[in-house]
Amino acid sequence: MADGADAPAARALDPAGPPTWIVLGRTGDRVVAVDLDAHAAERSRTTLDAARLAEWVAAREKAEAPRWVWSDAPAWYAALLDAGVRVARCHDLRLCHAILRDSALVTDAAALRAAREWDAATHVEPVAAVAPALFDLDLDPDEPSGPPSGVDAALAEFARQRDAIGASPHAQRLRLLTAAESAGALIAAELRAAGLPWDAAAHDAILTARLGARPVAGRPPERLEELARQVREALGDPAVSLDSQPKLLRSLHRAGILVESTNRWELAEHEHPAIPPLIEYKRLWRLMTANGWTWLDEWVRAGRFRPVYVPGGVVTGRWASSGGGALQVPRSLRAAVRADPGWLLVVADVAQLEPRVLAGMAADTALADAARGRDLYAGIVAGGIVETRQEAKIALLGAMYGATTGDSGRLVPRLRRSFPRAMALVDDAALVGEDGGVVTTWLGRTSPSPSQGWQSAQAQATEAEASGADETRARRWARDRGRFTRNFVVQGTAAEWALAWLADLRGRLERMPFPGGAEPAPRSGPVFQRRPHLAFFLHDEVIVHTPAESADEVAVAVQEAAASAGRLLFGGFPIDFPLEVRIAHTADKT
DNA sequence: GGAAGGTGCGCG
DNA sequence: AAAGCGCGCACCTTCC
Repeated sequence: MADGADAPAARALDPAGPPTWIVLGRTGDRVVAVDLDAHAAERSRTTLDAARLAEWVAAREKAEAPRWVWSDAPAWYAALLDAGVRVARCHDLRLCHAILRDSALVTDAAALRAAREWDAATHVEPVAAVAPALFDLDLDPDEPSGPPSGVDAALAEFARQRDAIGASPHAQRLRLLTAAESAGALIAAELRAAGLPWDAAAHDAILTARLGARPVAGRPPERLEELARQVREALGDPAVSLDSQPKLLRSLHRAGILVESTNRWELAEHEHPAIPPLIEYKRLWRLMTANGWTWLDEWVRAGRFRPVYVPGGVVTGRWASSGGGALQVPRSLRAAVRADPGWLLVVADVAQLEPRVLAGMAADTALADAARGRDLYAGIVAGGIVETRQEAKIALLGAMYGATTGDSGRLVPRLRRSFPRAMALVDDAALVGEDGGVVTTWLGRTSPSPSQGWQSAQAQATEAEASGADETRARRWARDRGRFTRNFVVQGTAAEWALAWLADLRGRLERMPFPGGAEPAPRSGPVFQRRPHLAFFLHDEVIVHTPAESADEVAVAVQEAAASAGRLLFGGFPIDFPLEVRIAHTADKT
């Protein structure tokens, strides 16, 4: 990890922290704010009406940009954004608790583990305006969700976390990780508030072109009906349901198509007149059920798709999403992502993030050399390690996922000769996992311990009376877990890089001028929507929605943020993070 | 009639 | 062309 990282990143993630921390807590309709100095000593306490919180936060933010310490970003920040108030930094106690409780870099996590109330799921936001269907959730309004909301609980947990970090020999990494995770919590709330510009008419046009006109409720669209007819005719089975896997499978067998499943790849291996229309049927059925007119009605309001992002929702630290399938928007619908009039989208994705991160972690200069420039896979071909770009890609993915058979498994050994350090890192992670141990990302997120079931299966297999089946199962589970831990270190560190990238970019966008120069007067609603702002994030890709006049400047900022994230994690180690950046009206890949 | 599990497929 | 990580979601079937 780098020390003395460059200024913008340092501002965004600022491991040392600002001079003031303000811990917020709630009691009924009163909010208590406790000012702490840089040594966490209490300086003052303020009690105010919850209704006045946004105004008060705005004033403190403007005066000194403190780090706000709160239980759970969605429980605090959504309302601030609604009131037009944005903050630069926070410390999200719930998310940081989850990291520190399990981190192998924390020497003594007993106090954190004992504070079970902080293991709570996130506060559930009321989302009626966005997605009425979610309102069906069986929520008891008297049963508050989320972690403790009182100020004393927050102060106690904050003290536990500061102690845990301070006592760690890797305190700087943990400070960076908790700051990055907390920045992600802010960004997720802002992404939801801003929304992704979505052109419902363009979406409808795509659906109509592929499926036929929107049918009346309950009927399949024209094109789907026609394909189903063709499949049934070719199978000689006029009544078969194509949506029931067991029934379809039996019908395929009766027609002499001896597949074991109905998945597309297996079907494609067979020649039969029923196959092409069936594959097309499944493709369109998927489009309609996952992102059809129902989805459009439910999730797109006033030209914005507002997904619910879940920072830290994946064990590796990646974000998950809940509702709307935000992270699975099919490429075929990207043409519906469309900037507002006079605005543009800056769409940026990192080329081969995970192998680059691996090179950085392992300090593998040979892999870093191959990665120099735009295309890491081409670099591997140029090094004479494999013949084609496709082989390079399969081999590298196989190395990070733990492939043992097929083309991928065959090619992996070549990488082992050429990139011994990188391969040793993932191979070691796999061995630790097979053995029941835990592994840790670059900044300190640690994989979960194996389950009780896993441990007892391993123990049982070593006993004298263990059956062959016991041993086979134990071996299989051990290898499964090895592949998980092998991938964990890479996927998790890539997620950390992406958080650093996002946080840094957010800071750069915030410092850009409003169109026309003067900052608009405060008004209701998120004011940041009136200057360049993040609109979408997907593991290694961001979309910024920007006034057209700022698009070039944004494109530069996105690049600089990537370089800055690389330095923040890997210091002077020479690993590039090149981006593919497009400036366009739509997010469509052209 | 709802929960749980299986299947398949969209994304990285 | 296809076996190797992480997800969420829709639908169907099975079981209580």
